Amino acid sequence: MKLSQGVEWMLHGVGVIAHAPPGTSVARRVLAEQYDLPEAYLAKHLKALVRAGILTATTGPAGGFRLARDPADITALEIVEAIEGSASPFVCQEIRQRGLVAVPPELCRRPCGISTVMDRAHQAWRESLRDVTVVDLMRLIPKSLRDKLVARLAANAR
Amino acid sequence: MKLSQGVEWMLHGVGVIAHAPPGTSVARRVLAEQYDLPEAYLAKHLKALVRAGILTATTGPAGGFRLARDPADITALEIVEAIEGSASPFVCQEIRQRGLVAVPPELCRRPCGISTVMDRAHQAWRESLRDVTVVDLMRLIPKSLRDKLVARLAANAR
DNA sequence: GTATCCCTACTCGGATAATTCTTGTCCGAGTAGAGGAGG
DNA sequence: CCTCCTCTACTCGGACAAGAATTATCCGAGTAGGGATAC
Repeated sequence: MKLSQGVEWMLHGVGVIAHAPPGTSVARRVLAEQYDLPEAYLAKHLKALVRAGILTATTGPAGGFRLARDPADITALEIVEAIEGSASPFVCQEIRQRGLVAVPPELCRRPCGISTVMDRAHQAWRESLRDVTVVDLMRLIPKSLRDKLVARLAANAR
Repeated sequence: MKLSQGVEWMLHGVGVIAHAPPGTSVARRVLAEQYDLPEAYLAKHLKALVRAGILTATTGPAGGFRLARDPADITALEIVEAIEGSASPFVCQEIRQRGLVAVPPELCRRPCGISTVMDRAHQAWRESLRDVTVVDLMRLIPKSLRDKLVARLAANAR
């Protein structure tokens, strides 16, 4: 089980985008330089956040990405699932219905017990991430660097 | 993020092995037939459980696998981590220390805030799985099939 | 009848390919702003 | 001096390869029980 590194990039990245002065956007180039990330690949993940309705994209000069909603209304869970998909990492193959001592279909109306166990764990994971908002992510940037960051974003927005 | 299907196989499989009559082992061939799984690949996961100290293996005729400990002392978490590894699915690359507005090392004594958020979610996931024991897994097999299963295991143990 | 020895058949374990998913990259479509020309 | 038009440069978006992890497989090493043999 491995989480795409795009998750880390975007959790940091959204925290940066959220610091953009009102009315301005953050170009993916600026964001890539911020953390020294491959810009082309970063684009792939940014696109996913746009599709998920977390960011909005603007083209042309002074274009870029900005938050689509209030920072307090965007959770870390949304960001993670925008990249990784919202499906459970555990996919029940219903192996109980196969083999020599197969469970007859009439006993399989309810989901497999093991699937239930794994899903419960997955929900616990989701709940934990749902409690974190973009506002919290913004606070994770050290106070001493915040001004420097905002100045940089303002400069690149023209 | 995708979980190896070996997790499903082994959660079911350990539940079956736990039903073996005392003093007997379950050969991997029997287990493979139980759910119609590729025997050779199944071996790989079984081996992992042996390394983790969850199962013990016996070679030769009437050999096979059995629980290394009391069913109540083995958790689903152990089984999952024996296969997937105990590392967190989120690996912090410390991108905060790279790029143009890099966080100076003296501010990085404590782990990255985003890493903390992800780890907290991972711990919630682990706690949920830690609450499930092999005894619980055994109960997931429908009562009406349990006798059939035990009879089959006894027959194959010679 | 009993004990011993050998032998066969069955078991697991590690080393080895095929496939799928993640990662990484490129170039094209579209747009908004800047600059110049005309009124 | 103001307005309009054109043009350029910058933006994102989707299609296209490389690498890594998972999936799948084979064959060899070792062992324990069973059978035959000798006593």
